Amino acid sequence: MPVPLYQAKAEFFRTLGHPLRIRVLELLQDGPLPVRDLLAAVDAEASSLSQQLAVLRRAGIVTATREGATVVYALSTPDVTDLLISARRILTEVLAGQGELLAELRAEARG
Amino acid sequence: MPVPLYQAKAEFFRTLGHPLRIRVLELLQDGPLPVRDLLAAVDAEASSLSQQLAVLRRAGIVTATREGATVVYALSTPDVTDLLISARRILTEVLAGQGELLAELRAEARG
DNA sequence: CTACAACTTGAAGAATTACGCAATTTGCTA
DNA sequence: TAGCAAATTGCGTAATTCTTCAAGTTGTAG
Repeated sequence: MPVPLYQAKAEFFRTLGHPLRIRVLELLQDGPLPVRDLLAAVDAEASSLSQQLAVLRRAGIVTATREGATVVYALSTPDVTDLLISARRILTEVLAGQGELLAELRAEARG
Repeated sequence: MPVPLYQAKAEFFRTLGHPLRIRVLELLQDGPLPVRDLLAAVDAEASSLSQQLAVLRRAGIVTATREGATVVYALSTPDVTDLLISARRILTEVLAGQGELLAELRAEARG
């Protein structure tokens, strides 16, 4: 596999690697939303949100369309949902594994 | 949804956001491998690989077990494969979309 | 117990990325 | 056309992350 492809994949994942960006993608799973609604949902400054939206836009993960004074964002593909589901599954297992470890450590301390 | 959960999700994705780490995960999809084999496959210094392996280990995405003088790495869950497949699908669509855009730009230039 | 191989860890400088504030752009409306 | 609302952009500073090289473990073989 050509090296630049790893680069592209890595950049793609980095693009998702921000709490606000994740939050936005989750909100957009249920359909397009204007920035105004996103802003109301995310507890962040308008400029911060706008910057993170720009990151997602440049990566091609979301699209922005102007409708009068407002800008509406949407997922550029519904496949994002599958990705987030996979991620949640892995995270669940990993955290469960750490929970087990924690339990073991506690047992050890009592032993 | 609690804020720290977004944090956890974002960190998870950031963990994947490195070419070498992606490469390693792809290699491990076919089964556990000793560092030696990973090193032979990835074109990087031993210390670089080791550092990136440590990142994956700390995140709980891979496990390391010592077998004599060698250390064998494995995916901590096979679900990683699903995630990589989802990612590839999205990346394909996004790049195809950009390809279309590129085609349009070219057509425009000729128009 | 010396020496070598397989890995890992530490640390410093370079490069990226994030955050908050101010300044702009764009569209609508009085 | 003045003014306001909705978004975006620019920029300086702080925080992370990367990269490379040197040093340190751990295991095994002579």
